Amino acid sequence: MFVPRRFRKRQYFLQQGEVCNRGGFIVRGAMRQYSVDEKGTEHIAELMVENWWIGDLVSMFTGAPSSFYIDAWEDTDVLVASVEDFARLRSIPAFAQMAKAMIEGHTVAIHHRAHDALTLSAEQRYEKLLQAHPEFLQRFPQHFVASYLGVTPETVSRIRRLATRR
Amino acid sequence: MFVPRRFRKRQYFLQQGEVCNRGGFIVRGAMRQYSVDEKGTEHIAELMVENWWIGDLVSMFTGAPSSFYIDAWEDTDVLVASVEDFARLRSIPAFAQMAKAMIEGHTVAIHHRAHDALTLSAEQRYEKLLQAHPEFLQRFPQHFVASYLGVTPETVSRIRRLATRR
DNA sequence: CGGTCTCTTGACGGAGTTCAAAGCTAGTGG
DNA sequence: CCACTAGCTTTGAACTCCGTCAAGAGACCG
Repeated sequence: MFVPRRFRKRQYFLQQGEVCNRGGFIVRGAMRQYSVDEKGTEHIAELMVENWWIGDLVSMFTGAPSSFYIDAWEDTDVLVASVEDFARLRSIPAFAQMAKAMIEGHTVAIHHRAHDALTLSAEQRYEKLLQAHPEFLQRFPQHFVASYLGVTPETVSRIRRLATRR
Repeated sequence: MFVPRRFRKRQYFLQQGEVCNRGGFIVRGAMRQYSVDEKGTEHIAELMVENWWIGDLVSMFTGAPSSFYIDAWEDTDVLVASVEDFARLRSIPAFAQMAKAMIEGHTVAIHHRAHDALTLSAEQRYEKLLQAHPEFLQRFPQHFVASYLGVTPETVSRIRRLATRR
């Protein structure tokens, strides 16, 4: 039920306004999930690499059009399945268990993201990301990371300058 | 399996460091969920009133000690059940369906909370809260709302001054 | 009454943004 | 193979938003 698909750099997996009716698993590559506000500014919600699940859970759960784009930053191999097939596969206990773990892990992660955004400084968030996902800074341009942290590229540049001189 | 319990003002439903092994449904009253950082500052993660589910999903999912307190702000009536009983009740299809809707609704809400925290100004977050939950400002002190929004009480006071004079 | 809690207001400071300019790097086409 | 361009990063200066600190005014309650 999972179909291998290749997404070339900048190719969309999902576009804002579409209902997200499929999910995927990244085998190789790197992607990003982002929204665009009324001023045209991109806000990166998630950066994703190998072994990550992709898709907009909010759109899947509510059935509402997604407010996000998901596209490839590197050429990326993804295993894709429809939400209907996901539902069918849940009759397999091992798959149901894995799906449960995936959703729960996602929920835990987003809780931390919300809490960190509300309580930590830009520098603290940067340091935490450096601990958790140092590879992001190699694979994505710095202004993606800045947007992911909710700050400007200039701010990340200045944080790095201070951090390396210590 | 749900046991009615009365929580008096300031009484704890959950304390930081405990594993959260039960959930509850607020029948009447108002509660808050918050963490305390190393400096002793409280950070309110959630404000909850009638018809809200309470509990720390992160601790339930991971089995790790909770980083939150949950206590009553008003005298509150809660229907309480253990996580084991929740699991048993899921054999009832209608209950399983409701539980699923509850978790999904929670996931959607926390996504919006994270996105708003990273992309909106203090004033925009305040206005959004005013739209979504105007009753919070009646039932909770203003500095609770401030902490929930991730700002200081002084900032909420100034936002209100500007907003009312328009 | 006299505490304690809450909200407001002002002055000041700091973290982060905005705007502009310049340097750097990698991909692309002639 | 080189030159050129486009995207990325850095840096500086001015500015804005919000936090901190301090003081005072109400409101509530024993």
